[in-house]
Amino acid sequence: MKNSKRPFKGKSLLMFPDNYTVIDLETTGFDPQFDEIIEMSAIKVRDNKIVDTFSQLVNCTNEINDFIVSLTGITKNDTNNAEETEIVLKEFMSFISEDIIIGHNVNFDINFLYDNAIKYFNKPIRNDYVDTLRIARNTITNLKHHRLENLCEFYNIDYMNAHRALSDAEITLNVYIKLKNEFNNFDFEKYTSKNYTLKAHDIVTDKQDFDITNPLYDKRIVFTGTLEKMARKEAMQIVANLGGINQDNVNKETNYLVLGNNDYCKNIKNGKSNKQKKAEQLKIKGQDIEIISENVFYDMIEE
DNA sequence: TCTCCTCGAGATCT
DNA sequence: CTCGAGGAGA
Repeated sequence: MKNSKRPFKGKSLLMFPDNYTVIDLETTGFDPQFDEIIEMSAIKVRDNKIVDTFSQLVNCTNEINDFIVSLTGITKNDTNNAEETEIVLKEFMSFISEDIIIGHNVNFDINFLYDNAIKYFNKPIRNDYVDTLRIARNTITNLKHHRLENLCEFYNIDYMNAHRALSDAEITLNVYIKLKNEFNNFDFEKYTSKNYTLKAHDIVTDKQDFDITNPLYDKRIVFTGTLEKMARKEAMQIVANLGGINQDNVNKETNYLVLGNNDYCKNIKNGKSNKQKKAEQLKIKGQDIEIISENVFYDMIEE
């Protein structure tokens, strides 16, 4: 059960809206179950222009540990004069209203808000949201890390005043604007895992003259299971470079089925995948098809 | 060919 | 949480 903990949570959107509210929270730690919110900030945007901001400290009940104090600069003393969580949260939720929420790793913030909203008002946060972390990972693929700090470096955005809620909301807004300008027409659908799976057709080679004595040359190859020594994609590339022809499934043309490891797969009964069963049937009928182990495959490509 | 499911690996937030 | 790999079944 995926959303059993927060059944009414909104959807994570891969798009660039013009109207939204950017949020950021400071908390006493990572865990919504044990930690408290100590600061809530938000920036409301309409037609790409800032129209309102929100920023309040929260009077928390427990102590704030040294790490958080040095990270945020917020001490227990600072929060003592602030309003209680319930009061600030109510204003905060009213400020956000029905807006699309934007944040960096915004699941973190929304989970805190969600659980506190349930606790105090017995009412979930249902807003859909845009996560700049997820957007960045999908679009800027050549970047190793996509922390807020890394993106600021990438886009030349000032990160000096980070780790206070309003500053981080501003920084996140600036990152969002950069992403929006650069990737407004990015086709997320195409690259989402639901719609895109590795297809034999996508493996191409620029090689021209093949070694026709290689056992894989002009043969049709299918893989099943996970290979130990390389990704299936790499193996398929090698096949293509040797003049072999990759296939997604076993059919009456197939010459080799390479068996990887399928231990992990709970669906498989008596150790054989559907591809293997099909290959065995075809072999009985006299088809020129060999079922080979991963190691035999490696021997074949050594030549 | 298409849709749905499971699993493991990696990051990120304070 | 998100993604990619992979299989099952229609």
